[in-house]
Amino acid sequence: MERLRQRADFIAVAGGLRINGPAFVLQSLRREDQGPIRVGFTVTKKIGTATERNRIRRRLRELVKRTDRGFLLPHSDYVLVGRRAALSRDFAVMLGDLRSALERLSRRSPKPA
RNA sequence: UCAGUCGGCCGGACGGCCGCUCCGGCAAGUGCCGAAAGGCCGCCGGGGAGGAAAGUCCGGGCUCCAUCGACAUACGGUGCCGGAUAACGUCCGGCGGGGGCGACCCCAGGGAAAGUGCCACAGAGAACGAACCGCCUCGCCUUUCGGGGCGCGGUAAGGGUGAAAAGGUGCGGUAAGAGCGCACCGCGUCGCCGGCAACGGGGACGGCAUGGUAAACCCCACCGGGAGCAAAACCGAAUAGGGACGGCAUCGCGGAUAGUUCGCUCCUCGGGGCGAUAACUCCGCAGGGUGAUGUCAAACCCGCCGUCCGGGUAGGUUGCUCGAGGCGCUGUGCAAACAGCGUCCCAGAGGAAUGGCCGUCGCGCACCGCCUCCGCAAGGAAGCGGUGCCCUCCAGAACCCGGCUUACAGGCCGGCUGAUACU
Repeated sequence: MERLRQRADFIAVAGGLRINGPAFVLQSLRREDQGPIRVGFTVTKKIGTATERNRIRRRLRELVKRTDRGFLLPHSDYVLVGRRAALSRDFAVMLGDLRSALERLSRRSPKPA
């Protein structure tokens, strides 16, 4: 699993499917290549100060790390957009949020050809 | 002990599990991603946010802008004196003014007798020095003989207005008054003494002439070229712009040279010699362009269209952390600081690492119980134990230093001042 870094990739994923949650918004896009799963994080400036944005990004990163790789589709890009609730929401509850969001996403996404 | 003031420091600790990033070492396949540049993948060891990393307000280093110059103008900044410093609007030590019983704190602290402007309201009057009321002499009229009215003058003592009223206080003086005279204070001028200086002390003279405002214009002195690591250098896709070739167009003037081309000639067939030739080379002059502006100096640059090669964007790499560096000791200095010696290497990300989850402890707060003391009581204080909450403030390096400013739960240490108590 790799980290998403290029601006162009983020813009591409923003055009894909999206699931809203209380602590984050999950965006996803299936790429037409054989590359690895890539995950990116977005926390905009209006969310809070630099310290708060750092904490949100770290907690979101930890969520992805703790989630079973089987929930993620191969050759896909994911972007987690942080919300302010991610600062204080119970970690175990957020873990459940991410899992159910990924399940909903895999039901909605078209089956690979 | 309480109240205050100044300075310095800390701003959770330990452990478990799972990670991130950089450096060093070892290992590594001809592995994976990418067109390329380049990046990624294993194991071991080590490093990994702050007191403000913040605001981006000053000062530098560094980089580029034309080699960054000179003079002037404009603009901006600074503004008591001396010192520290790479530099500063910073710091230290003084001076002056103001506040506080005091320790101590505060000050945008040059020039208002160069000029211009402004000074609302109130008030007679707010500046080429002012008579509203009042006070006083004199003249005239009047009188109930106390005085009253009118007029020419004198007057800044009193009233009133104001933030501010033309030096202040006192005595003398006078018709009433007045620096009119005198004393003290203030102000000004000129010597003297102390101090590097800001300034302080004291003397003589002047008889008051100079209202305030320069965070109003302005004057004076000093300082400042601009942009910034998204600087900049290197490597490099796609699409628009430069060199070679071909064509078209134009010759600013003068000069030099001959790689090129042409002619003649020699020859060992590689080439050589002589002459000519510049719309392509070089130089000078002229023109135009290139800093905020002007002048000067110096430098650089100078048509259009088709085919082959070099620069720039996306991207990548470097810049990127050893530095006006930290700590300790010694010396100099009142101090800021400087010097010498020793010692240490201490974050380097780039959609942005330095963390996530949990436990124990600690701190703080609340409640309950026990016990001691004070109190008639309600209750209060200290200690011990338990439970719960909060499990920590402001805040996240973005090229690097020196400052300033602003934000900050809680806590520790030291100096000094005042009050109270005790010895």
